[in-house]
Amino acid sequence: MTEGPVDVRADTRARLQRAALELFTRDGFEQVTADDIADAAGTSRRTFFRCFPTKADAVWGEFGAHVARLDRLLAATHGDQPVLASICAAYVEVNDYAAADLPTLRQRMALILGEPALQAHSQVRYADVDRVVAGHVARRTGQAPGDLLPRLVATSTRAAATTAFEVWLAGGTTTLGHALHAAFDQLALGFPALRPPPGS
Amino acid sequence: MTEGPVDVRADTRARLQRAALELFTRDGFEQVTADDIADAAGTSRRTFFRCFPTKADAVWGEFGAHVARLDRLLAATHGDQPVLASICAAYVEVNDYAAADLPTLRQRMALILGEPALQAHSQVRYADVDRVVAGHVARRTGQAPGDLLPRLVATSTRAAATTAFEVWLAGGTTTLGHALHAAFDQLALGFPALRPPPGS
DNA sequence: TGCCGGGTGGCACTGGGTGTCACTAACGTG
DNA sequence: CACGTTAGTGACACCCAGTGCCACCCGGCA
Repeated sequence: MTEGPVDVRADTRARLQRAALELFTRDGFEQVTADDIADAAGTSRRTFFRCFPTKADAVWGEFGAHVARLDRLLAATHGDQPVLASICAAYVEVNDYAAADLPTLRQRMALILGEPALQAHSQVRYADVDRVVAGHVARRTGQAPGDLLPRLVATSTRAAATTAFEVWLAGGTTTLGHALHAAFDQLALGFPALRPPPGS
Repeated sequence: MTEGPVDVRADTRARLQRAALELFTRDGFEQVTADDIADAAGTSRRTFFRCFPTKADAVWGEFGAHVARLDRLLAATHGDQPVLASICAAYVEVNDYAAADLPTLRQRMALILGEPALQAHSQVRYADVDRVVAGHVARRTGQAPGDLLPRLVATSTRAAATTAFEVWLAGGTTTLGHALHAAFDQLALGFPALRPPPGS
């Protein structure tokens, strides 16, 4: 059903995704209609909405699989490591793309972080990530996933990750992994770079 | 223009806002159409969209004024206070509502944090907050607003604030101010509650 | 009286998203 | 070979958010 020698559905889905990424980057998210994407992919508007529940979802690739992988990585974490270190390592590993995939990733993230409509939509997708991370923290600390600490760790580590993505995207000088580690270090140490503020 | 003895515009705006909050809470955000709100407020759909650029914006009250106030509070901050403490104090003061306004605030925040569509929209409004906070951190540390640290502090403090709101909303046992302080303390100290994880 | 100008309502239009139906190609099974 | 079955698709109609446009009404003002 999901696999097979020639999965027609997966093929049109991939074509639509490529066309969407291309057109969004070229003309901007709002300027491109679902009809435009369907035409560019050689199919119909109706099929587009059968492959992606939303115009915005065409940008997100296999994000659900990434979240599932993050979940598995966190579950396999050794308990002798600090919680934040485990989360950081899992984030880094999930975002360890092959060099050949980096251009597509840049394109994707530039859209997600740059286009207001996609920025808004991202909140919904990130909520899944937060649930996974909060669950892990809850397991490790014996608290409920709805308590302050698990929630807070989940949202602020995700904040660190997206900030690292922004810096990586804008600067271009650093590796994504480096940016992630830098952000997580600040977070884990309570922002040491903020400590010596005015004192002479 | 914005004020006067009888500002007709402001009155219909207030009526629309009340009607929207009421209907959204009762029937859910997606189920209520702009026509429903306009009818309930005794005006027309067209007028609704002249008062609020988006259906979602009817929930946000005078959010722009709050952001401006946050900006002023941060600008008036004394330099002898740690940066995070200044931000926490400013957040607490901006969210120091009169007891009479708390029910409306609960209603508003329950919608914003609960309805997926409003959750998504919130990202756009919060971006203004982040800009303000990042600017403050940049000023205090001498970095550029686009650098890692100012961005990271802005997004993670906002994460702390929204998490505090969630806990306040769900639990109902604590004050909003208490929840904010608890979240900021965790953040400022690098999550001390996470430190002694499995040891011993 | 006539000339404004702001707030309004009606109307038509674009575009995202959904439900429904008919068509087609692949795949058995008799 | 004829047969139902099923998945993928395209076409059409529909709802609703949001926008541009225009006509209207009403309070001021010369």
